[in-house]
Amino acid sequence: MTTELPKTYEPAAAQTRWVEHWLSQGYCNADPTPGKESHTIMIPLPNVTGALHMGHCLNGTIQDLLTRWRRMQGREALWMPGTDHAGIATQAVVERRMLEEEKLTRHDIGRDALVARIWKWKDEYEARILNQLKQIGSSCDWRRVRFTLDEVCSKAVRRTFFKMFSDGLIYRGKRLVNWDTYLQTAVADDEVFTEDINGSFWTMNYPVVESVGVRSANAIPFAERKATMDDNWQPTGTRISFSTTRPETMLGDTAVCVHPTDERYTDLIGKHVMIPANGRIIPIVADALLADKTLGTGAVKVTPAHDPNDYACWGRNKDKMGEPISILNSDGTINENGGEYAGLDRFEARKKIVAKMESLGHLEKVEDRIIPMKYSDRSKTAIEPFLSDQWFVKMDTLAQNAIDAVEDGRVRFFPQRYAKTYVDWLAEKRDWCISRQLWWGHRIPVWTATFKSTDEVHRALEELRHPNGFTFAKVSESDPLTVLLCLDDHFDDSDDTFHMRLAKMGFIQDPDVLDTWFSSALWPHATLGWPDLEHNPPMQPAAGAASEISNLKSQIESQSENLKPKTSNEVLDFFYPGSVLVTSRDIITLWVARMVLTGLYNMGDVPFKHVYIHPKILDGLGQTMSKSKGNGVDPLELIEKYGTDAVRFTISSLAGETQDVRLPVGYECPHCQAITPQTKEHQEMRPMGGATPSIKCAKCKKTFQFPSPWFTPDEGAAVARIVSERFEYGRNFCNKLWNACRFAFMNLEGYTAGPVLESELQVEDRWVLSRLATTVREVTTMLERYQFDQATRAVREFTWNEFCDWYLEMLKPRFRNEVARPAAQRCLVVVVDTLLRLLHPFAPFITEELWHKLNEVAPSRDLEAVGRKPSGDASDAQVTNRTASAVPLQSATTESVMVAPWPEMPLNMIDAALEKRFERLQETIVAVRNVRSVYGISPGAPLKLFMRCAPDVAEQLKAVAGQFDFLSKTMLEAAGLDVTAPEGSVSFSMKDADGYIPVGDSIDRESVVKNKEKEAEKLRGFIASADKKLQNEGFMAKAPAEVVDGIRATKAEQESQLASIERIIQELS
RNA sequence: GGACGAUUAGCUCAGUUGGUUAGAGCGCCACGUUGACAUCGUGGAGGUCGUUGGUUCGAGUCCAAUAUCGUCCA
Repeated sequence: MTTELPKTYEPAAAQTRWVEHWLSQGYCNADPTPGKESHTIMIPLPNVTGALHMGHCLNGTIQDLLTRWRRMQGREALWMPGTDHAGIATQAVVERRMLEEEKLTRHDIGRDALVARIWKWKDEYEARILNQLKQIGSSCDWRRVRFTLDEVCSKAVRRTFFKMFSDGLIYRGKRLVNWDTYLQTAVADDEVFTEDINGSFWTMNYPVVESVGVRSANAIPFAERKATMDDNWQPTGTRISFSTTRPETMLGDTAVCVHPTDERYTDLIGKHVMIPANGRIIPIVADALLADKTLGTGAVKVTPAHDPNDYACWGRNKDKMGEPISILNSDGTINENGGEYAGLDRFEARKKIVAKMESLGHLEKVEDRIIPMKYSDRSKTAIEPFLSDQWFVKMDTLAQNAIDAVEDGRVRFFPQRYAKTYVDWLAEKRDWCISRQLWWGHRIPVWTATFKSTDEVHRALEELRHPNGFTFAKVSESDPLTVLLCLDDHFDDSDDTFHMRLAKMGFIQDPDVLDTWFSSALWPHATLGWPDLEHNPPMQPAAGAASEISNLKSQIESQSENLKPKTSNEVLDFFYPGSVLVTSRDIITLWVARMVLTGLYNMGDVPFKHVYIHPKILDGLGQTMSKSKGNGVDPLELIEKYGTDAVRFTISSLAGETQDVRLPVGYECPHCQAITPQTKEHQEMRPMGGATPSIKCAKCKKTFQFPSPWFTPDEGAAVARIVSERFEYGRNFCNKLWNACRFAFMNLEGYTAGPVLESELQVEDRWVLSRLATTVREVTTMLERYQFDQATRAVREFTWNEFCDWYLEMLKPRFRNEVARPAAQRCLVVVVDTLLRLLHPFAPFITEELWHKLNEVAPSRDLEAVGRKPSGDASDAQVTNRTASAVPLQSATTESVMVAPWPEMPLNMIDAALEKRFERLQETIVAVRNVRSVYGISPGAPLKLFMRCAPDVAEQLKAVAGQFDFLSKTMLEAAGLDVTAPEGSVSFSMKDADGYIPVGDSIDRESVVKNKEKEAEKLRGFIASADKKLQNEGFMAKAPAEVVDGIRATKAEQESQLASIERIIQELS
């Protein structure tokens, strides 16, 4: 039977075919299986905000590689898919779009309507993301898809909050946050970017005042001061100057601060000034951290409610200045603390205050200045530092437990150095601010009511004592009349009766939602159904199934699964804790640390044993790829261009221990597909009021436009896509593999399974099996160490440089020989079988395609009598029949390579001595080819080869004489000690042999001598350096014997090689 | 400011505990399409391993300083 493959591999068709096939066969599914070892990977949940990018592609490729590999090793391998609701990011995107398209804000449509819109967005993007994951070949268990806001995850969030609240780990407090006045929410530090703007720098002064009353100011508590002493403060005539970029904040000043050793002000410390804009009296304090003598006037105003540094200063000097004064409403207008400025926008207020200060004579000067201004990444509006009520988790014990887990090795980082990032961050034990002023997310399950008396509080607490203990109520620490009530996940939020009762008692639910990281911190156990310890988590009946039939099938399966009476959550028991988390280093603190912390808190065990931190993909200039830089490469476009396997193979070849990987990108000409490398200039090109920038293709001379953050290409214009030529690495490899298998299949006509006799086993068969066994071991070891680059390199080198370049070449003559063919076919089949299995996790589609062809051509392929030839001196000609040492070679004929066993080869198949002999053969052939190339002898011209060497070497060379003829069109005429250079021959020398090739008079003697001289010079250099070492007393005394011996041996080889070269030179000249 | 990392061929990167002549892919040069593959084959050129000092018999590898770049944290 012959199955001729097409000349090139067509990725697109194979990809569609096999994705559907795998899904319909349920190969990606994982279920609790007693007696089997589990392997669990939880996907780092992508945001539903947008499509997947290169980072996701890298991340997913590695997880799939690991999952497929472990599955083949016989583990019950679960790769849990899912997505993250990504609070602010998603809400902001939806809000922005709504504003652009309909001119509506969230306040126009209300909370429920906004949330409904975001759900719609989520549905769309979740489907898109999951589809993209499937496109890269991800073998996730699609029945188990989770979403952080779905019912299962919500219960986990609710229970965790409740537990922490009851345990006193959650509290409410004030915090200075980055406030987005447009979205009206706090945004995290990493959601803020800084840009330099042209601003003003005002220098103003406050008059120093003193009390003319009997009592001294310091003796009076601050709270009373303003009320009782206003009229008694009189200016002393001294003024204290300071500079500011935000004059309006003076409405909230609580002090003026100077350096304690600043001689200009030492006598003023402890005195007071008046804020002329509102007449308030504030103290002058000393603080070495805030004030800098060398900057400006040396004095600064302190506005703790609106500046992080000032807030820190307030923290150090609380006793001297009283509470921070917030002057802003959440929308950025001035609040009632601003007095006459209340209601004005902060920028409007700024103008008025500057004007007032000027009119009162307190404005000294205004300068233009570049000011670093913070903007919200979400709304692109200016950030205001803002003091607000937030919920916090106490990190003390939780963080310590998470540190311990890494320090005692329950969680291990790969590469190990990242453990430091994790431990250092947790060691700060800064409390975790978990509230966000958003509408999209898990609503904080706390209801608050304030009562008139402590009696009422007690009555309320009594009434709230729920029979089932699903609530926890406590009196607020800061206010004895306020009751905080937390409801856990047993509560049905749609239970109106209870909610009405709460409302009647005056309870109002906190409007905020939880930080997204709060729910993603629970991901490893929430997705497995925690806190339900009695039932397996529900599955998505239809998700991921490709056809209607399989839809139905999995629907029935999952229903019956769910209906089975359960007393325990087997899924959680079996798959927790996970095996490895694969992620990037920038979320070690945000996510990894928090997963460990909550895993320990809820489950009493770590969420995963290993954390593999993979590199980050940068562009050719070393910048992170992003849409906003215009240097992003779209994984789906790459897949379209190069094929999924090519992309995966290239990516895994990049994933090692280093931090980053550069991927130079270029614009693909839409006319001729030539690629123009992207430069900094391209990235920065802007229309500047003129035509849309374009690039002229160097090849076809036509121009094209390109994607850029600065402009949109013209309607209908030819637009280049951004690609990276690096992926040709993977594409070329796939092509090579494809054609090697194509060749193999073409030559398997008439193949029958059966034993191979020792005598039929050729040196190249033993060699390739030995090399394959070595490669299998190496790849397995490298995967265990998460060194994907090395694993990829090993498998590529074997495939290309050994299997294709040598083994397949050497099989060619045997295929033409009726007698030799069957054994050659059987050996080849075993190698291809093993190789496809070895490559499957790296390149799932092409290997599956080839596997099915192999199943057609060679449905049965066990190789039973392959014996390892005893290593040692026996020459290849004297093959002893040693059936006792025969080793059966496991091969596999499973329906899909995905479920075939991971290759394992007997250790004694590795034969170092044989490999060494084979290397000599390779060297000889390379040397002959070199002679051909250097002397300009055409590849087809037959040559004669004479080898001068020791008798054993001669025997070995004679045994493979046929290969000289075949691989280098050369007849081995003679080999042995008595061989001399024939008339008119060129020669080469190897470590233990010299070769002569008669070429007549056609050679250019002069250039040959020149060439040989160069070789000799190099050898002399090596010998000299060896001599230097051997004459060095220190070296001889201290270096280990084997190193010294090694140098001696090499030197001897080099000397003999040099001698023969010198002889050759002499003969020629 | 602190932590971590990078600096090796024109480009992108390997280089295991220090030890014989520092490697690969792409690109470059020359030659080559007789049935696996031009997304290919054969051969070749190309590197004072960022700089300076130190430890050592011996340093791309260890230590210190320095320069440049990157990431994270404050």
